[in-house]
Amino acid sequence: MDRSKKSSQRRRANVNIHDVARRARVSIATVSRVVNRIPTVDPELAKRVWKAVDDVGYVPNTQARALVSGRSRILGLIVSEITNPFFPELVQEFENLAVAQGYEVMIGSTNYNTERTESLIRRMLQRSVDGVAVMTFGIEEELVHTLVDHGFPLVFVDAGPELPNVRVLKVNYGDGIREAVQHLAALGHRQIAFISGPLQMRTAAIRRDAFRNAMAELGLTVPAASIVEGKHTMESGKAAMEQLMKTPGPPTAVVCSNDMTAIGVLHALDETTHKVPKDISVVGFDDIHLAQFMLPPLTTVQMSCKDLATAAVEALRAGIESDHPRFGQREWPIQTRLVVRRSTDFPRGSLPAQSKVAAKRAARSTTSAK
Amino acid sequence: MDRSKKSSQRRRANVNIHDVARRARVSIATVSRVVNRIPTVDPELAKRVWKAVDDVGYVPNTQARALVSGRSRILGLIVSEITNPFFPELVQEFENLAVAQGYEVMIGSTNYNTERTESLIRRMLQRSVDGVAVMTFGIEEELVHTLVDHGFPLVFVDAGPELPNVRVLKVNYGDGIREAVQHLAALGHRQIAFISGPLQMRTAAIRRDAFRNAMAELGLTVPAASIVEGKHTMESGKAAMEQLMKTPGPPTAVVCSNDMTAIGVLHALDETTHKVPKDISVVGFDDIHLAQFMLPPLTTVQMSCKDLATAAVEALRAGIESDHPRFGQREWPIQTRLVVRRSTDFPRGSLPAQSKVAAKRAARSTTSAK
DNA sequence: AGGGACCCGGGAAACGCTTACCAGTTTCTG
DNA sequence: CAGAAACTGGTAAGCGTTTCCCGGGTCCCT
Repeated sequence: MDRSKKSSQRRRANVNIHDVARRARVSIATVSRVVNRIPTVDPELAKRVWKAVDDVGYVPNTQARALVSGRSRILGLIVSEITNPFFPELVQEFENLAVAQGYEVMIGSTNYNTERTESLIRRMLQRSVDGVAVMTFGIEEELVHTLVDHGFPLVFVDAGPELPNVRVLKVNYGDGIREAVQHLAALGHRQIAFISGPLQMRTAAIRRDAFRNAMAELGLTVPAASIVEGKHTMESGKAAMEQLMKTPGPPTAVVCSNDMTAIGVLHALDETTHKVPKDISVVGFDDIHLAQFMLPPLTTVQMSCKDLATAAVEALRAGIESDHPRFGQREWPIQTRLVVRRSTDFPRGSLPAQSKVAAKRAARSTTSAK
Repeated sequence: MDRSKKSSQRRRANVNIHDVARRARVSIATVSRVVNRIPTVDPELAKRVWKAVDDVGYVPNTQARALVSGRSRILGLIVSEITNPFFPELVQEFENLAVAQGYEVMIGSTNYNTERTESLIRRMLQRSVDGVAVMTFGIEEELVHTLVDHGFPLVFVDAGPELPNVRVLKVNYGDGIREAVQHLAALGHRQIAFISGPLQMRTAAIRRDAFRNAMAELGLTVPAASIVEGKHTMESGKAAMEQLMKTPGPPTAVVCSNDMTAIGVLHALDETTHKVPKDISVVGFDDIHLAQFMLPPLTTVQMSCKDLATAAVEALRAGIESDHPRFGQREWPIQTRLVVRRSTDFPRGSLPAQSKVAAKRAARSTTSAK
């Protein structure tokens, strides 16, 4: 009956709440209260308990905790593909924040595969995550439904179903893209093309529209041939650029819907005599790590992973912890901004030499280089 | 007392083992046995239970399972930094394999930060992972000790302490690097330099030695000035290359200890009049994703993430499941091989034109392009 | 001084599962 | 044909927490 003498079978838990209770001469209920910082405990007593905790080296058993409380303190994070350079940065930030708040994170990538996604959701359900952030930027209708049905807190990017437990990160694509277009215009570009992502992807359509609007604001026209649909991959970016070069009156600058596309453009141009940025300026979107390693380093619109992660974790917490200050908030705004590097410059022969410095200063003034 | 009528308070578990037991008209013990595939159950009965499981949509509660069995079915995976392009690929493979074997994976990055690493280990302990793979390629002595002390199965890369629960993935750097050197030699290079990683990092020293050996095998000399120590970063690669270009009788080819270093070399060369591969050939190591996106795409020694992940998961399983076929195996071999892309070519003016095709064929025959 | 409101801390009941142990039924074995 | 061995499947004892409920003590108000 003496439970203290049973620690030999199996590699069982070291010390448990009973050991602490015995040492501090209180009940296990009190220990639990102290450890969970429930304020109804006398401070002196609490101190005694904390000492006992320290003395015996007590670490609460997460499994038991989760079993009884129904909360696992695990946050699910679903991304498209972890090998896409954009996501590890997001994952990193998300994890840092979650951990700082006492959560663990369970990561999974869909790889654009329905079956895989379903299994992923099943796994998250099984581990009873407290909430899930779906940061795929994609359209995964069936995924949404499975998750929504289970009723736990959810966070989407750009758009999500109108449900009480669903929060949405609203990325303001307009600002960053407007900055990019203004930057190019200030440098003297007039023929600016756009390579979009796959248009059935909501995000891709939104980015393209933001480009159209920014151009319209400056009174620049966008011929239909200047907008090409890509697939957000390097290969598709390359193909799209090759197509653009065949159009009559080819563009002097290209804005891309993401950085991988821009990298594809760089590759396409590398196979011709055109030089970046002397002959053609290129702007990406996302500001993935890789962007600064390209030759030349890529000017790109930054969508801060940190902001995205911060908002995601906060929104999730707001959905989980009913006493969270922003409990009812449904939309969470995210900013974007231009980062000027070396893939943009004046269009060849556009300006008399002496005004270049001034123009460049104007072009840069919209933002600061990283 | 009727436990079936208590499902309203809190968002509690949907269906539990009792529901299944009632439906199949057996005891919960039998359900548990069936679900865990314990073979002492009559097949007919088992079928009935499975049907009941299906009917009521039963999903075992992982927390409860872990609590009682002491096994969480979670594998820890520690990497240096998730944002380093090498690791996401590893993580992906690792996860796929772990999941296929019924494990979940808990990822963490050290970011070369001791404090962070300690907290990471504490978290893993708290979630009581069943084993940990430490894939940092680094030297984290104190980390090793903390983990080892806790006695659970461990996997290291290259080297680890001599303990019963520790397994080591032995990467055969020699083969890949020898292929690289032979490839360059076949193209006609004689002055081949090497940029190593930080030499206190065991892996870095091993790679450098592999290079020395390969050169010696071909009877090529390696002057001391031809081996420069870098830090496995782009910046350090750039600096190292700048240093190499100042040496008398500069190299016509450079082998790097990792791909980021090679990318730095490319950047350094981009700021000069030297062209890659026409003037200088560059070889990387790791074959990160990014390597193929460079301009020009990087010839590199591939260390297959898939192999690494496979071995890690298997070794871990061998340490956890005492009936695993390779239970006692301590060392797990990993191969490396050259992937020829476009950053290597003949040294300028080395050969009469007509023999180039033959030489190229010879150079490529050591391996196949990706 | 009596009594209600309040504060603290303890006992004990879950949480959902695995598994040791045991009892009942068959099937061997001598 | 009796008794042992082999199977099956049920009962119940935990695993380590959280939390409901309650009792005893304090305090303040009438």
